[in-house]
Amino acid sequence: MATITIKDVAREAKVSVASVSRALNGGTGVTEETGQRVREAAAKLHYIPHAAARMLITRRSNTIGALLPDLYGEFFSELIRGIDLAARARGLHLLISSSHDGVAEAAAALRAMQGRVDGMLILSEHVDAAFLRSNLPESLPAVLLNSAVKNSAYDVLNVDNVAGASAMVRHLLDVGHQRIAFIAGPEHNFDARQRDKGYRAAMARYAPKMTANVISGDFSEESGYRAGLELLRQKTRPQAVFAANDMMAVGCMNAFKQAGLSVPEDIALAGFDDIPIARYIAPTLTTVRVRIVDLGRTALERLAALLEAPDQSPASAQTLGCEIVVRESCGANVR
Amino acid sequence: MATITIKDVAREAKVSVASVSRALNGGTGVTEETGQRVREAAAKLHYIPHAAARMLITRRSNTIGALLPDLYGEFFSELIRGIDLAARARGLHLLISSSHDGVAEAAAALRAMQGRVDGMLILSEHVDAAFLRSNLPESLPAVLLNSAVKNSAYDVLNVDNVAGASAMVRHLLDVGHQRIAFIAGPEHNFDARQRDKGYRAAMARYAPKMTANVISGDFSEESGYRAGLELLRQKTRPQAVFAANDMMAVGCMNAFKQAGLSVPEDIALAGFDDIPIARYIAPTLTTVRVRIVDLGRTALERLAALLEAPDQSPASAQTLGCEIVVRESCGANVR
DNA sequence: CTGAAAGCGCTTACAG
DNA sequence: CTGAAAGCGCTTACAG
Repeated sequence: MATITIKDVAREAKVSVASVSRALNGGTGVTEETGQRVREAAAKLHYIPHAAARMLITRRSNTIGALLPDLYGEFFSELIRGIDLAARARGLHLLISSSHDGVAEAAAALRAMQGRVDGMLILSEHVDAAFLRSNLPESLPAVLLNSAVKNSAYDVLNVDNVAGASAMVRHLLDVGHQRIAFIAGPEHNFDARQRDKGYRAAMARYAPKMTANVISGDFSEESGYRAGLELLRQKTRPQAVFAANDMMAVGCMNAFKQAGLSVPEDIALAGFDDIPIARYIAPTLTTVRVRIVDLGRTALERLAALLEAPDQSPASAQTLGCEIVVRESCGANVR
Repeated sequence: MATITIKDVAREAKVSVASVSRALNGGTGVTEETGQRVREAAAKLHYIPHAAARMLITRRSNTIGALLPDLYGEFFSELIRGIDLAARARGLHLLISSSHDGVAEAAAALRAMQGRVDGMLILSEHVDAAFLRSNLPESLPAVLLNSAVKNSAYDVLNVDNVAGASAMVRHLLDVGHQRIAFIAGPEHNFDARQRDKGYRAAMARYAPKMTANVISGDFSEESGYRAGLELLRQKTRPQAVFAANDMMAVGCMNAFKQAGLSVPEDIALAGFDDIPIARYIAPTLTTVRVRIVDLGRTALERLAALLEAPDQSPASAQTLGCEIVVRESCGANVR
């Protein structure tokens, strides 16, 4: 069967294509009877408007693009789910590009989306102000996620890593641990830096007599393991270890177990992210949870607002809270 | 700045729009010198062809749509990654719609994509032959993933759940377990049914004296826990339990532990999927791994082939193997 | 309310 | 090789 166009519907309903268009888009400007006839004809012919033609004339694709890095499972799927749910609720389509591992690839992906989307959601460590200036036309609304870019023309939506890390430090102090060490994430990673900052700030404020004790890591389980061994070699062993993400906490836990230490009896341990594994390792891991679905949803809604009223509000920076999840690894329950 | 169109480039390069089009699309049909001038003009103006206009005239969107259900984290992200990697390699865009929890929603999502995509990748339990007939035009190439639909006009790509389950049964028998129970998944789930089938077939073939021992579950951890309790109440306790997915195996393991049993010393346990948790629970879980990235990649490549040569080959059904991952929970290493 | 017509930006026979 | 022109399917002022 050949494609059904608006002309076919017009012929079937015995009206002009203009009336078909009006009847099908909101139904205003046509009599009830005409609208009825058009809708029947369209249904009968299984008419589906050609998206490209409409896009060409309206300059609207009703599609938003999401530029995502190569993310680990849980975060990735939750984020997409949040974005997708909100997009569907608004009748927006979702064009996705993920898994680039270089600035060049990210740039290519971003450019390839131009002209196909009404706005962009961008989460990528390769993205900075300069990158955006040369790869994103000013006319294209965009919301940056977990981005260090600030004071820019773009809206930014970040997770409150500082507050989350700070809250965890306070919790560890509350439980009675004073010497709290921190296993940091990759230096170039924005989340990692913020968590580091939160740890240091909280220590300075709530445990002023203690000095910060930071071991470097790279978010991998392996680096957590190594950090664990390093911590055990320190003259004065810390009472608690706070890892900048859960995977490092898992690695660190293995190092402690191998050394014959019990968690949390001999040493407490906490992570960040609340990945599923956190609930299943023994002991279960106390950590900081990020509401990822909300992150995606909020980002899309912010972008949708931008699409509705392009220049209404100046670029804003929004921050999403996170919450502490208390489990067994910190000893909060055993005292 | 107003949008740059092909006219602007033509003016800048002092040629006709036809020549610009030819120069930019493959460069054939123009002299080297003209091509050069056009490319320079396009670069200077930062010209990006309007996707919709091109789509309208070429009838090609270079976009493929993926209809996905609400999938759990790891599977979802791996699948998208596989699809995305293969799509990018071919210059195809990816339009995604996920998280529908009803036939109506899935149908709406499928229809909404029409006219925006050149082909569809479909993974959804709501999809059967009738659904496709009424929601997918025959002219739109599609590849079905993990689908029970057969003998249809559509290409199907399935995971070899039967072989995977069968291989696991053989492994359990090899290790020395004879009385092997099976915790089944949801009845309406295709994967679940295939795994059940594989278990029964392997038992009949390799342990003909044993009778199949199937407890129902629904893929949730909770149902695995309940199944575990039920198994412990049987007069003759099984020597090994094979759960149709890892989450149920985890739940079952908890039931055994609470009952004071040791895995694998008192009873062996195996799962299916190889989710990350399988590596981190204690004891680590023996399971069947599905190469999900390959599933996504293969599906996209099959679809891409369909796009290249629409009616070359008749609809095919392809099956992707899976592999056994031996860990601690089955006692294979302790003997 | 209704229809004829212009035009969105591009590609592709068709002449030259 | 090059350009003028038609046309993809739709929406939207503009008349009536």
